[in-house]
Amino acid sequence: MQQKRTGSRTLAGDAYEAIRQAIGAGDFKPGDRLRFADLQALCDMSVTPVREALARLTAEGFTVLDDHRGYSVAPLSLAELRDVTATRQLCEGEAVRLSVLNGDADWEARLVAAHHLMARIPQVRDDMPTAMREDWEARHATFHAALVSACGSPVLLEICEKLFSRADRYRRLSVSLSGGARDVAGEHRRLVELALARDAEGAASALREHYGLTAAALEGFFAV
Amino acid sequence: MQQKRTGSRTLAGDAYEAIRQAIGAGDFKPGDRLRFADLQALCDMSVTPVREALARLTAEGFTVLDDHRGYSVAPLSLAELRDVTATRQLCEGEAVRLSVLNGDADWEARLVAAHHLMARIPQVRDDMPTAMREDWEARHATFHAALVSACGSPVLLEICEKLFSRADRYRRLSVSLSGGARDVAGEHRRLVELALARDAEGAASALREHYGLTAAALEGFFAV
DNA sequence: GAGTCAACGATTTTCGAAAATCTTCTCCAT
DNA sequence: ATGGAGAAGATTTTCGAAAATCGTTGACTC
Repeated sequence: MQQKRTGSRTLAGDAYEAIRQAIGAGDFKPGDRLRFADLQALCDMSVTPVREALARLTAEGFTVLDDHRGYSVAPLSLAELRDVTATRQLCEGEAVRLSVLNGDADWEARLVAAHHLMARIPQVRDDMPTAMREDWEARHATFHAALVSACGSPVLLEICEKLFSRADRYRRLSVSLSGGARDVAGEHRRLVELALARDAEGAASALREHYGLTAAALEGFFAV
Repeated sequence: MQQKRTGSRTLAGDAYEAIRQAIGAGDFKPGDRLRFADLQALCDMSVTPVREALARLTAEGFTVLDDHRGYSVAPLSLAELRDVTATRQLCEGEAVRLSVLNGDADWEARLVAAHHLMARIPQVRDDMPTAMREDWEARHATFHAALVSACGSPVLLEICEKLFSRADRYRRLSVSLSGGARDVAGEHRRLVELALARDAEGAASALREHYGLTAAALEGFFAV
């Protein structure tokens, strides 16, 4: 076996990326068991790096471990969506507040740049090519990361990152329905305005509301 | 090789416990490299479970991974102490607030019981036998866990747990100096009083102050 | 018919060694 | 002296198979 590295410096890193992407793409559904045999076939490597990748994914909440019964994709639920949203409102709200208070001109530049890149892709829609949608997701993540990047607290930042990717799973579940009554681009624009105007409380409120609206839009999926 | 399990259901779990304890006990100092050979000797097992244990410890911030250069004990610093403290004040403050708002009689009972167990051990002092100090640490952790346990947000709770053990490393660094001017037991008692009186904001403030004082007492260690 | 238990198959978990990578030291040219 | 190439040693990372464990099936008893 033994094939070349794609991006990271270890096979375990590659496995992490591959499995995470496969989960994001829906190849494995929430609750599905993740058998080592399948994952080894997917990643084309031995069990050891796969195991390490799953350990990392479990730490971030993507997968869960049941002793001697292996790993499975973490289930999605309305309760967790609400929980993650509330915790995000707390942590990222504070992080953006601190960012606005502490951020310098470099931070402003990063924020404006990230926003511009995201805004260039018109609107997330179902009929978009997958590649463009993936591209938007990446820029969206970069934008939100930029927003909080000047908070000055690495610990808080790490928490925000993890919460973001955890919420991301819910967002990807529903590319379709957000199209309607909501002005996501406007919300993002307003966040930038408030940040540049150095309105810390306002930006924090706007971000909390932004997440609240996103969660509300997703709740429909669990009305089954 | 292949020895019996101590508590968990897998060797990896045992390794996790053993290494975590060894770090807590100071057998490995912050910044020390953790060589697999040493850890295998310590745990008396092969490399695979040790590797999994380190992956988990890294996820919780006890250790850090440098690709192809292995793991080492996460360094301690004044900056991180302050960062962790501030983040704890944010997250645990909110968690205790929610706990007071949502907690039922069972929660009150858990809290009172945990406090009682902790209060029975008089005071943490240098001349205490190690076993008793370890015992107090465990009860202290249980007490703080009980305090936030009714917040209703598993995600927030998990964050609090991780932050607690991360801060724990700093506390264990200094069993000695807290003895002086501070009334830790009184602070704990006051927390229980406020919680039982259903003063959510008061309890949150008291907890934030409690952590602030703890951090302040520890800052001396980094004045080197 | 319901319940217990042993054996089987599927899967995870662990092992011990091989391969890959980094670090250090030596030696040589500048 | 200084700096760099290259070999040797130490350590991590990965492999492929063996061992341990779990869930299930099916025979056997009450």
